Amino acid sequence: MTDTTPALMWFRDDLRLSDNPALTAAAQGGRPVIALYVLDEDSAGLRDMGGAARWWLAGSLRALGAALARSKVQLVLRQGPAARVVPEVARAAGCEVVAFNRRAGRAEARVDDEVEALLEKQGCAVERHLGQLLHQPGSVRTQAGGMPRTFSAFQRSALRDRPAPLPQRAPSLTGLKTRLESEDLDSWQLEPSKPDWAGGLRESWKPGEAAAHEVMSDFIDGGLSGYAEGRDRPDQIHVSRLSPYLRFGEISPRQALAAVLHAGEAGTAPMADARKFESELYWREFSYHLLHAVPDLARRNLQANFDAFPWRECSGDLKAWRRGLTGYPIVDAGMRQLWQTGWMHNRVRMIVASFLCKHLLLHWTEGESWFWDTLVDADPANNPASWQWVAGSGADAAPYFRIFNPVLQGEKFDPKGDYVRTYVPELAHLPRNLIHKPWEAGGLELAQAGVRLGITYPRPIVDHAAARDRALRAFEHTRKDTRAAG
DNA sequence: GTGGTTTTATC
DNA sequence: ATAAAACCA
Repeated sequence: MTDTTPALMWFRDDLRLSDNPALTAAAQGGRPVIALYVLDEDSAGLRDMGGAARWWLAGSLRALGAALARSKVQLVLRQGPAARVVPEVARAAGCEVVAFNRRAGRAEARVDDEVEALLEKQGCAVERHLGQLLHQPGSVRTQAGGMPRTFSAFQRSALRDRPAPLPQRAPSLTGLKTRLESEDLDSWQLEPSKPDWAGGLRESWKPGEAAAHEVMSDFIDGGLSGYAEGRDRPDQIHVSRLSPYLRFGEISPRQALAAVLHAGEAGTAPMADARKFESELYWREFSYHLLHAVPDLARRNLQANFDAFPWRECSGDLKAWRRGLTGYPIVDAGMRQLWQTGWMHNRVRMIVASFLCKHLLLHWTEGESWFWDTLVDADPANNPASWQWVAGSGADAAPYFRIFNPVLQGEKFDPKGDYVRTYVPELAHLPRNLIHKPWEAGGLELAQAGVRLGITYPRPIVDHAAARDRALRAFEHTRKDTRAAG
């Protein structure tokens, strides 16, 4: 006997068919499935997606729609507040069950509660699953029962009851005979048209579940060996590039972890590298743990003593940072990689973030907002948590005196200057001993490289030593303020 | 004195 | 993480 009453699968940040607990639950017993995605820009408190993430979402929904269509399942696209749309579609399809995977944000949870209440009123059961994280946010506790405050305490606690990394296969799906009303993806205008700035994104990325698994295989066959060290090198290939796929759930953390650990156990890659990757996945878990505890993570300093920090306001400096025109090659290369490809290597993210917060003394929220708008992997938990970590206001933040020297960082992690040459082509002909500090080049060397400082490439907008002193003084100032206030 | 390495201070 | 100070050959 198969159940012929259809179930509704409400897709959100889990745009995949495999290892999707809510989808598996919806398809249980062979009952027909209706798939729904709601573009909700109306419900209170939800953060509107940034431009690059919207571009990604369009490609991802197209891929998901095509994959579902192969199983004759319709992906219904609807725009509007979820509390109106979801019950409406459930009623139109005659569903008695609605399944979805939980979201971590408080506003999102509020929307989900409202949807659930309305669905139950119309006789529809709701099933919530854990699909986007290894651990349910809020569930990881220290042995004493408290909330772990630092990453290492969090990871230690979480690994005490390590979830079995056994990803599920995609369920076999059956569709409905009848078609439901659906909107045209193009009418949502998720992709830019005038101007079309997405050329670099199209060249760099292929959204969708199938592509996620290709990227993961490439990583395991290529960059995973040597990941622990190589992940800090923007000139090398030792990073997974899975972040946007994880952000939109085109691959689950459980799938990524299982694949990498399997490679470690099979001897394809050193286990130490696999463990390092696991640890990076746990940074993501920790960010969601923080978001769960502090819903306004993107606005509020986790360390209250940062509320008095004397941030500067300078639209010129902010603009130079955004455009990659600070005069520090490694910073500018990173900011241009971001602008061109919608992504930045993690080591370089830390360098540019440190530069914004410490050298320029601009508020970390300015950087967080820019990343939110320009990253294809812009993540509601990772992005603010990582910015706070760099700024020093975070839970288990980098100590304030950790001020990156952009020259030393460049020389250490991009020793030949290949990364700079790729994204700052006007410096491409400088020799490697000068590429991270063109202002130290002599007139002849500059002329030979075709660089005219201040014309073809800017001089540094701040002097490193002076900026470092200023940042240390600013921190001291806040410390005194806090004491006086306390 | 020099050049390189190690130690310490920054909170 | 960095930079200055201390150390050493």
